[in-house]
Amino acid sequence: MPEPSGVGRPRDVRRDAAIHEAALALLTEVGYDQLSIEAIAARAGVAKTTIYRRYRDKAALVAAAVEQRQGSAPPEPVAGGLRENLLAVVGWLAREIEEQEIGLLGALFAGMRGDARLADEMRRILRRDQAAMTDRLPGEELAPGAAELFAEVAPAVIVHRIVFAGERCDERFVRHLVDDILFPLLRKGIQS
Amino acid sequence: MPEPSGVGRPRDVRRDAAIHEAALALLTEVGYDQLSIEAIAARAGVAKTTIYRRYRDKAALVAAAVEQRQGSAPPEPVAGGLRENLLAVVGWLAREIEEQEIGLLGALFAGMRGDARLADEMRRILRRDQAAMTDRLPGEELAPGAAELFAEVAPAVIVHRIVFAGERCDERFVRHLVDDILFPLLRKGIQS
DNA sequence: TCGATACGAAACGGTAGCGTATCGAAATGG
DNA sequence: CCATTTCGATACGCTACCGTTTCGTATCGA
Repeated sequence: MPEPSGVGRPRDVRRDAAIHEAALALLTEVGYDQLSIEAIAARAGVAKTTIYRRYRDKAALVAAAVEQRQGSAPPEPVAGGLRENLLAVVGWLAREIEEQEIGLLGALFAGMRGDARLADEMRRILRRDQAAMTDRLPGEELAPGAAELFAEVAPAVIVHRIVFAGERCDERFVRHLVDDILFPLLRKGIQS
Repeated sequence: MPEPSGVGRPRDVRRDAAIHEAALALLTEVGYDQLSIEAIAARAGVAKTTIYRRYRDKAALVAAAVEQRQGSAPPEPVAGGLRENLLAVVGWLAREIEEQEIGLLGALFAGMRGDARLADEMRRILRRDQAAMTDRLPGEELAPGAAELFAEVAPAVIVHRIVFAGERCDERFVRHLVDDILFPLLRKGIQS
């Protein structure tokens, strides 16, 4: 892929944005396999050549699009104890996964199977997002290793519910996840 | 669609089996989207006509194949306490998911997106398998509602690890899942 | 002004799978 | 024997998308 050399007409950054946006939108709609370069070009209002000038193939395009994208930031620590912060973070996480990432993750989940590069890229990004998340938990009331435990359990249960159970993550579920699972698990002073 | 009427040459059940087998094998190998009727026919050593006579389309075929298939049975309750039984069941579950179902689930996870019928069918089957699992836990040492909690947490964490973390479920992980998560969560006498 | 590059539009040949149709042979039950 | 159905083999037209090429225009730096 020839990088832009600086000489000649420069690339239009708005087209980069349009391509990324279209790619992510279609990715969540139809999935990775059904995703076609032609559809992305059409949705972005861009010629196919403009895409092939930037990316070698679909995997490279998707990786770049997901790379660039940023979700909303996790909530700041609130006043109150561990439970209140857990409710805030889990609520945010559930909403985040449900609204945006689930189609994305589902699509990538499938797409990863055939493309090891894409798989590694996705896992790198997921880890990055998780790291930003576990910072939001107050350390005082936490059992040792609780942050890792949270990152291991909370997304898992949320994703599992949405995908395999096919149910939504309403307020009731968030409270259930916090009160029945996370809080007793992460609270300091729990003896094995 | 036309059911065999009884008159004329009967259908060969070995071909049904061959079709199911080929479908499941290819499903785990290439995924739902990449799965093609032609490839299934080739792998099964069967003409396309033979498949289209039985199933209207890909979704119907896959649903039937997954329906028929049975994994190994969960282990019988062993002597010893809750922890030993948890180790046995979780070890079996991890192996089951890792060996067979992960490719299957991944493929279906993606395929479900486009086909609501298939999605419902899959969830029905998953629930059936989970029900057979939670029977294997001894009721005496369990907190109330622990069986549902187990079904909610254990598969979620296992799947999440395999898919999103990209790591295997070795003996060490099974112990971690039981000792650090499930056992403290399910044990009777845990006070919120 | 000029060279180089980016862009849109369109066309291209190629691949892959779809679902259907046709044909002859084989297997049933009446 | 015979109607009926299954099965393999093969061909068919169709659609979608691939990745590339061409051409005319637009937009930059020098």
